[in-house]
Amino acid sequence: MKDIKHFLRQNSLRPTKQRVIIANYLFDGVNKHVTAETLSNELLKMKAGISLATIYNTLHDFYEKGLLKKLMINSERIYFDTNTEHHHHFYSKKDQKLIDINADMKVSGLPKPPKNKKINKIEVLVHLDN
Amino acid sequence: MKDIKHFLRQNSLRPTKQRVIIANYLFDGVNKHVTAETLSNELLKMKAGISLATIYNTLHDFYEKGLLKKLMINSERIYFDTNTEHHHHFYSKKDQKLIDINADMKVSGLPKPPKNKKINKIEVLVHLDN
DNA sequence: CAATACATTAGAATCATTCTAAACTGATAT
DNA sequence: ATATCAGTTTAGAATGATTCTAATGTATTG
Ligand SMILES: [Mn+2]
Ligand SMILES: [Mn+2]
Ligand SMILES: [Zn+2]
Ligand SMILES: [Zn+2]
Repeated sequence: MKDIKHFLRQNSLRPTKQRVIIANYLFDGVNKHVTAETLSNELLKMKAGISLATIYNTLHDFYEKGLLKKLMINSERIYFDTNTEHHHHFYSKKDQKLIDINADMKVSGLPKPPKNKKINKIEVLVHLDN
Repeated sequence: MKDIKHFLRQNSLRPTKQRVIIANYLFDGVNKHVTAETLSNELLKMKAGISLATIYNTLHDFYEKGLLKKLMINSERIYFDTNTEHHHHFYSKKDQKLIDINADMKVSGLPKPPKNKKINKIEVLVHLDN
């Protein structure tokens, strides 16, 4: 992402100092899975102290513009995923880490959804032992 | 479940008044997905006021004895499942409801897990639209 | 450089869940 | 049966992730 400010403006987001820093980190070309807390820690490492309130606001703003996906995997925190394509995950509970599965996986044997309900998306989560 | 007290004893759980009431409700032969809150509401309907602390304790006790499965689907609450067989789910976010998929589903195209990691289990969650 | 709409922030509030510690009860031994 | 005691229940406090509030700061536009 060369011009983050332009990128934010394209997505109807004012390029504030904090959003530029966060977007630069998140959209550096390497897909990431972050929580508010892990993002806060990364920002502190790079000497950018941004309040937790702003981190939450920004993650949700980016999510609302479709720049992040929200993953509900763990009942104790929300993960945001910079890979917005439909994909699946390996999940290590021990490491509290997600790994993208970009392979084209197929699920067979799926029964019909209940009456009046439509399938929105199918999510495969592969739990790892260690 | 005819003899709940015996069932609880078999699972090294003292058949206290509260556990008997909760076990009678949960293990009546109809599989259920409950949260502490939905269970509390059901118990109130049947005039059994059991403290939330006990409800949480009991759900975790049953979970530890393998009588319930824990489902981490939603970052805002924990679901407990009386169906302890390996199975998948339809999930309606709108209704906050889970529906068992007992069909024998297959996932193909799964890549190898990362080095030194073993696959524990594969969970398929089918999100419903409405 | 205003004016103003939008963004940031510290701190309070919220809410599911867990913890604490005191009162209670089921199991066991006399 | 009764006493004993480990295990259980409970109210209420504590915790921790997230959201809210409302005061202050800033990007944008003219
Ligand atoms: Mn993620
Ligand atoms: Mn719950
Ligand atoms: Zn991902
Ligand atoms: Zn189920």
